[in-house]
Amino acid sequence: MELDERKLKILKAIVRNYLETGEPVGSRTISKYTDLNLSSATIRNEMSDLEDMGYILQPHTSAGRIPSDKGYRTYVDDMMREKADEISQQQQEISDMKDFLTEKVEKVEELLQNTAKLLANNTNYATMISAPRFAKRIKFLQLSLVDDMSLLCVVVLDGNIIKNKLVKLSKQIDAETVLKLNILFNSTLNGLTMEEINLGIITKITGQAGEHMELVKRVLEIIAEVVGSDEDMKIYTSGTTNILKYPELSDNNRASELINVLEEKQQLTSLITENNSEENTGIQVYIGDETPVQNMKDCSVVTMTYEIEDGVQGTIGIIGPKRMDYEKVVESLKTVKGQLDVVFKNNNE
Amino acid sequence: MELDERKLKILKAIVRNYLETGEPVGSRTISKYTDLNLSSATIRNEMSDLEDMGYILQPHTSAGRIPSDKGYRTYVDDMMREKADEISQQQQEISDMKDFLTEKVEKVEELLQNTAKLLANNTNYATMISAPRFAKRIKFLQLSLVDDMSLLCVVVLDGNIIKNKLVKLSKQIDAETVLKLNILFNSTLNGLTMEEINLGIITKITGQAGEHMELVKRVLEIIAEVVGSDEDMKIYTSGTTNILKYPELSDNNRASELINVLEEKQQLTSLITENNSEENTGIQVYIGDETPVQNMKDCSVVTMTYEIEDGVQGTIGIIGPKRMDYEKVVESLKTVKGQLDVVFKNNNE
DNA sequence: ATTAGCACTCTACAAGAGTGAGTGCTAACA
DNA sequence: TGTTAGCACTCACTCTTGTAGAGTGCTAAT
Repeated sequence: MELDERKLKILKAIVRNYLETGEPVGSRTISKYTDLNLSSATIRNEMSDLEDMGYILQPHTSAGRIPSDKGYRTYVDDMMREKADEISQQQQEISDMKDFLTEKVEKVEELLQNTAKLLANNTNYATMISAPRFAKRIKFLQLSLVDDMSLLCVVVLDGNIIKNKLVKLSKQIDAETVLKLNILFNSTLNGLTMEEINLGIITKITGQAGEHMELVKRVLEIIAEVVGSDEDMKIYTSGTTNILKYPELSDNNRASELINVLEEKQQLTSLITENNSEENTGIQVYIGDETPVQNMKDCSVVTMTYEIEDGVQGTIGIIGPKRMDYEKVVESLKTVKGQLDVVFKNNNE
Repeated sequence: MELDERKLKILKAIVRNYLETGEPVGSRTISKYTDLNLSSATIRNEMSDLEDMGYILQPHTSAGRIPSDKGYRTYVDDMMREKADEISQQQQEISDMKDFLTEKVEKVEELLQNTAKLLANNTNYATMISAPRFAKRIKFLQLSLVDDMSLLCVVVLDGNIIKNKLVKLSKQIDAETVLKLNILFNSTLNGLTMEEINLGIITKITGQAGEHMELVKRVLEIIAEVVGSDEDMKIYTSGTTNILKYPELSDNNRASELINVLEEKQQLTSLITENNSEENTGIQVYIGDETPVQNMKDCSVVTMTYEIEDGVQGTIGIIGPKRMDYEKVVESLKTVKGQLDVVFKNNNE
């Protein structure tokens, strides 16, 4: 059996109706709803076929049909193909996002948090956004003496990410030494990524350190620690309680598990790292079992990567019920992506 | 009518029983439960009195009684008085907290987050913890040239809180100027709090700035912004989904509102700032309507301030149903407070 | 002052009946 | 051969009814 034109139309009608109502949809509904003039009986036959083919399923005998994961998938794929480069009218609906986003962007963190919140309010789903992952190339390094026994170590990375740490000294050093160390570090390390700091460079530095070898080693450790820390792998979530708005998710204690996942943020990293969408849009839709996160088997997740410069990218994700409004979600994500690009590029100019 | 010994005993029995079961408690239960040997009929009479006096109430006719806010209040006050300085056996139950907390404390943020998580797991309530509010005295200040057109401004505050911001320059300056500015700023500003930087000091600095007055003004603004930002008013929450474990809170959509409040963290500040417990313990119990947060009228909140040095303090809070296990919560808070003190003092030594 | 007994109230739970939405099948139809 | 109308059947949902149980308030006896 094959998924011909008419079957596809019926399937789409079923999915669309179910997205709206959340109720199983029956043959009579479709018979009236669609433009193809067919009686409910004919629809019933087709639906029976669609069920055999695995696109829809019945919660119980004598109930309407709901889309299966496979059904959602074909719907989404089809929808994505159609809308590929079309500029939606919904763009306008969320274009006020622009004003909101571009206004006083001082802290990236704040911006991301606001974005997550805005998206959540706009879509009524839970949202997450990961801070951009920078290449971690050292741009500048500064050691300074805060008081007799503490050395402040500040590292500026590409993308103007600033990290710092205070080091307690075991023995006193003077200002002149600090100056020399600053020159030493900057002349050898600037422009390098963490991976490029190999044994050769390390021995070169420690060789020139003279009596302060211990301290130099210590500072190198600090740099590694500070730069390597996954603090910038930070994830912001918002609208987690939107989950509770959808009965099929708020049941039992699955809802609490879901919210927990969003709160812990730990498992969400898999959504970021696993983004292997080949398409140019950077959008990926996970439906039900497709999601890499365990407790989201009853959800759909739409992720999109935004990119600031080459290699500097982050991920936005929307988590909702399987019957989420895919079209709106995708449009919203695209708009936000555009705005983020604008903001960040202005900021980096 | 007066709350005599016997009435108090009965009230306590009612509260205690209700804390355990969450069900309205009837006269017969009390008659068997307590040591005072009274028939259920007598208890009924007393309960009727207690209801008139406003300590307990009936959800509906022919149901048992549940404590009113006033009833909880007397119970808590009484309990607090008794347990004032007693070392509880529960101390031991959560003493493993110590190992957990003291182990690798590199980031204060992480420590606080872990503490919140630990407390939430331990008590099965939602928890919040605010980062300590430091005095904001400037300890050290460092300007450095990252590249031709960007100046890095790092401020170290008392308590070794480090803030930074990158400034885009409008015109190029040389290394020597930066050095001079560093000396200027450090010699005038170090040791001052934000409040102490008055007009006199500002004019003094700008006067000495010469041709770089614009830049100096800019840096002063940055300092004010960076130091004044309430980023350190950060609040960490955990176990918000524990709310859903208590039917009286997970009803309707109040639960979602509650979780929202905890997620937004905005309104929680009132719990921190309003802490005016006169007692030495620093513990404050808000029952129902007493809480300053709107959406927590159906909850009880227990807060405690921890202090690291003079004036450097933060707040821990536990949010649960009115029928929370007050004794356990108070004990847990005390233990955590102790541990935090130990950790922070070791860290600051 | 305390208690035993009784009538009354209200909730929670279960069983049963009715309703409606929806299906599957069969036979008629173009 | 594809489409449609009609009919019997299924199942969830809702409303009603009955019942058991817990608890109270009141009264009379101790």
